[in-house]
Amino acid sequence: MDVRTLCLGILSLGDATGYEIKKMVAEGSFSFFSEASYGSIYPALTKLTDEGLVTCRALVQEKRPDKKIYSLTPAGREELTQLLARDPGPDRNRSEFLAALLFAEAVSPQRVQELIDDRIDQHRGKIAALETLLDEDMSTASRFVVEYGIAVQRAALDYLSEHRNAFGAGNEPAKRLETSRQAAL
Amino acid sequence: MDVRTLCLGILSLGDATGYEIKKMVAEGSFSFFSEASYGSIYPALTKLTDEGLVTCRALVQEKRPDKKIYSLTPAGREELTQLLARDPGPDRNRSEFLAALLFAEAVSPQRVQELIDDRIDQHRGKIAALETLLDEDMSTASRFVVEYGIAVQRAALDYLSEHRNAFGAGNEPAKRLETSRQAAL
DNA sequence: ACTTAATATATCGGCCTGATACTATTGGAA
DNA sequence: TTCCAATAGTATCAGGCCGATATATTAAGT
Repeated sequence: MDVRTLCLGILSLGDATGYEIKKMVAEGSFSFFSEASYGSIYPALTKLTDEGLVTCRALVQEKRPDKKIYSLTPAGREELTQLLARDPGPDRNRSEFLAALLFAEAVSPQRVQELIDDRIDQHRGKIAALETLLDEDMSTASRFVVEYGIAVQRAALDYLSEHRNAFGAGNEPAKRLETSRQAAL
Repeated sequence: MDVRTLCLGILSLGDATGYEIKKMVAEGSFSFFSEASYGSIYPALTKLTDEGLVTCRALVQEKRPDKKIYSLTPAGREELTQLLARDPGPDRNRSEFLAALLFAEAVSPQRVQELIDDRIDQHRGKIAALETLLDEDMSTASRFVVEYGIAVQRAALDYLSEHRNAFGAGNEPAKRLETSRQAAL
């Protein structure tokens, strides 16, 4: 999902500033499945305004920098509906951690163990954060998404906990892989 | 993980062509946690060759386009070790599906139901594909990663199966969200 | 006969990340 | 009390990467 659509979607839930949108994708329930940087959010908001899909009203603040509060227009809501009518693309998971394990033939078992234990802690932290979100009163959809996130994080945590000793023995090197074998890697 | 490091890592497991690397990230056990397009793989391989981290030998084929088989050099292996010594960044999950659910206030419950059921089928397919990989003889690390992937996919599948009726009733709209409430979304 | 899939390399527009810049306030540690 | 880190805000830019596209041949399915 591109940032343009993401902004449209977030604004469909209520008015917000660029800064608030960034916070929501970084810490809110969006954080589990989405990301966006200022470098994409601000230009997207500007473009959306030019297209008439959102409106912007400036709010002058005395003790803080001025805010630009964006609101979805009817045309914007219509555009979002069109966008959401398409089938969503597949989920994408990226993990430097798993990659490091796969390429870790040269890495010591101690280091691998350490990596896994760190990751276990991170999953515990992430689950705790998601459960905190759950305490608050939220919509059906938000609850669904956060619980989904918790379920997935917990599965990863459990797998890691149960297999943290899997890298005890030595690993096998390889020289030139057969193509038929490569698919299995 | 950038494509440069990914190529270095894959080549550490055995020689390969750009086309084979693409297949591995698209269909192999890499597919669960990584992606890369030709538009990044080929330039990365060229740059890596210029840097002396990989070597390239051309293989003339009669019935097929010529292959360029890349091999890791000792310098490349050293570089990979350096790269892998850093702490891996956090996992990143992106899901247009979950985003669509969150923004789905305007979408009919029937459509939501359909979306969830489609997703359930996709997870079943993905799990089946990963289990097929598991049949083959593979390294400790590969097995670990694929089993990890299966565990996570299964958790998502189970959650979806158990909550596919969660979107029965109506959803609540919102107009202007308090900042304190936005974090909960 | 025709079309789709597979084998193989390569480029390019445009989107996106991560870093950086700028300014001002609040809260906690030293 | 003084100073630093975090918070609140908007904004730009280099460079990385995706998705589409081009090119060319062969195998297999309809």
